[in-house]
Amino acid sequence: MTRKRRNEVVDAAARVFAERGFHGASTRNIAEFLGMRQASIYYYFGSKEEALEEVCTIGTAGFVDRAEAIIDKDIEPAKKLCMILEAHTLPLADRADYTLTFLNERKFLPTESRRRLGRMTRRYEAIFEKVLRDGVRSGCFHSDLNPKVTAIALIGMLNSVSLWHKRTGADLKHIIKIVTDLASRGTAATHNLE
Amino acid sequence: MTRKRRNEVVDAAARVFAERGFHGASTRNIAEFLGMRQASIYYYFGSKEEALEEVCTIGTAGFVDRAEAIIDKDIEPAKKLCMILEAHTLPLADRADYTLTFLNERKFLPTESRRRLGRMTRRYEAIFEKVLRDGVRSGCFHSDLNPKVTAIALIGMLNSVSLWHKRTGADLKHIIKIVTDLASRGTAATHNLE
Amino acid sequence: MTRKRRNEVVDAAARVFAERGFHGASTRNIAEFLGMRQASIYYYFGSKEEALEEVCTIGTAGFVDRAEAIIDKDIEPAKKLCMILEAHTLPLADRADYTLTFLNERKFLPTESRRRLGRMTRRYEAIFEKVLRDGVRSGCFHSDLNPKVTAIALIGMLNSVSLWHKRTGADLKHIIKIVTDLASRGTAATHNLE
Amino acid sequence: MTRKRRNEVVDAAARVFAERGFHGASTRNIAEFLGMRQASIYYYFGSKEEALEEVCTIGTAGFVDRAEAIIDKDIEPAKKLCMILEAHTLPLADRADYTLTFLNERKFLPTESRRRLGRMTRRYEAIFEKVLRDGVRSGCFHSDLNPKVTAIALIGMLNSVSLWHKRTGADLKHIIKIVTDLASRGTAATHNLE
DNA sequence: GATGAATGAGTGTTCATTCAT
DNA sequence: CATGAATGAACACTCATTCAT
Repeated sequence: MTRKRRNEVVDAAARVFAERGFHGASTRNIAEFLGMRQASIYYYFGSKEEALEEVCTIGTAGFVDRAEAIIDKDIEPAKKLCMILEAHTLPLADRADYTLTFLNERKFLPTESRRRLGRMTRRYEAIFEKVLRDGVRSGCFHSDLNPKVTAIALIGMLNSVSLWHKRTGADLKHIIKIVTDLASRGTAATHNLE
Repeated sequence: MTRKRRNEVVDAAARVFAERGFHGASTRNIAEFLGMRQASIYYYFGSKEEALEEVCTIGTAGFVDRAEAIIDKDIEPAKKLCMILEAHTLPLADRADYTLTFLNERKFLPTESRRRLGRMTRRYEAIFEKVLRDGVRSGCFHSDLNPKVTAIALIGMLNSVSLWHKRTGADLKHIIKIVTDLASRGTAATHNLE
Repeated sequence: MTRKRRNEVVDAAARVFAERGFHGASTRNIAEFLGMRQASIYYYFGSKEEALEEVCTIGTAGFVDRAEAIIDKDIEPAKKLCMILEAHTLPLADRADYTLTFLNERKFLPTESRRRLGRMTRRYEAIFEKVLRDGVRSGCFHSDLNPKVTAIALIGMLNSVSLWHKRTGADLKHIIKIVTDLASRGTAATHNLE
Repeated sequence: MTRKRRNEVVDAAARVFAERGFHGASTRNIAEFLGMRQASIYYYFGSKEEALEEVCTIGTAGFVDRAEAIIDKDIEPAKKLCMILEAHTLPLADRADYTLTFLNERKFLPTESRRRLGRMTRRYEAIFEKVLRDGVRSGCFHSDLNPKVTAIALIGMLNSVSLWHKRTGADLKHIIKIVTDLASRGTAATHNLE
């Protein structure tokens, strides 16, 4: 089984799962998308669930690593936050089917892999929180800011505009700028803005 | 058919759709939740799809009306925005199953009602945009702010923290405050903050 | 679900399992036998395996009880043996589909019920052994006779002639007589035969 | 295709058929047993059914020939019977997978080969009957003995103890002795036992 | 000799739905 | 109001088999 063909099959699964949801998607849908017969996709996957696992895993790949690489840098928190926000939107744009599937369908994963991805999600959120906390401490973020809730709020905001971008085809660079500006001003300590 | 019993059935449908998704939920699941047999829910609904329609309709009810009532008031845009944001989170908290179903499952609605709800959604977003635009014009919002994208961003942020609140049980009032502060500072014109 | 209809379905399952084996029989075969559609038999059974369990359980019902009732009687072992042999063949004749299915397909039962029926089988064999042992001790059975192996041999012999009887339609009373005579002489102590 | 490799494949088929039944066994099971891929066994066999045919044929091989060689000898019927009984159990012990498959799965053979093996079975039973009939006529077997039914009974008894021996690992020589004694006394004319 | 890739037919099972009661 | 009984359509998945390599 060539790596290339395999990837095509995973891709098709991601696409169909993203479009119709895990339970709304049939293996037949995936096969048809590939010009195969239904039975044939079982040459590449042991089960539909296994396909979901793989799609979700790919859908989360890199997020944590890239975010960690950024917080390890020796730059000020406000700048870090912008970089992390930007880094977050990239896969949402070019691997949208994977990340969308992860976001909406992960709840249908078998217990074990759902837990694994849950832990990863929490690690990711913790990185956001850390940047925010550091910024509050160093005085460059507003002192009232709640790191936990703000992290959730920012991630949710990014996901939602990224998905909207995918639907509408708006210029990604542009909207990243808009949203990071919004976030920067929202988190900034007042006196920094003068 | 008593109104009360009927409402219980809709409630059960909302709950089960929210938890398992439209296609992951079976009429049997709904019936079991009510202590009924599968066939019995057809006394209340013509079809599963019809149930989804009703749940989604309820899930969106009031959003537009309440938002419109707020923009009609004679108060400054910054205050209006806060009120709209706050109003948005209430049904997400106490009708979570309905709004969640609307947000995630509306794509499985039959064409017509999907379009109807789509129009309503766009009207709703337009209200957000209007407040933002008014605020930019009147100088109380930052002049670079893009009303369209910002509207999407704010709504996405609110949905995501509301859902997170539902999962974690955090104090709603508190997180509304945090998020509206974030949004206020993010949208505010710099000089207003001095 | 009426008891009667349910029994008809179990009967059909027994018949089809006996004829084609568990894995050679499809739920469609069972349904067709009943003039139903395939999906309908799932109203009566949760799964094909569950049907096998029920058929096998019925297939073994009564054997142990009847054999125990006989060994508790106050009669001599040689007579007891004849009665037990006779009792053994009756269900094999009039519930042939059930006992046949038990004999040939029990290995496909889920672990737990396979174990349960295995224990029952061993209890049954133990009854045969006890009669034989008592007879050896009281002198009416040949002293060289090995109770364990003889029990297995007799049961195997009975099963095989009963099944043959089913296939050929020979007179059951007659062949029971022949086989019990064979067994009686085979087990008897020499001097009893004079 | 070397004779040796081919035999290994037949052996694997026999083993898997014996263990899981013809319909419960997949070509994949057979291949895995050999450390091959599923497609590869088609180099040795045209079809799964063909494999069953070969296994069943081997499973019956020699029975008739050996039994015929024994009845042609010039010895008394009682002795002949013992020899035939003994001869019967040997392949059941050392070719158990083949004979087991023949006994339980022959009903799934295509019509023609099923008939062929059916004829062979009947010839085999006829040999048993002949020995019994000769023994009755010559006075060394009990006059009431029914050759047909007795033949079936003895063969069934032998099969069942042989299979039991295979399961339990009991000493074969020993149980052959026990069973032939049982059969000898069971068939013997009374006065021979004095 | 053996295998990777594919497939048509079929499997057990679930599902939304119907309808007489 | 509610249900028991049934069904057609679909589902995920397995299987025996093929064939180019």
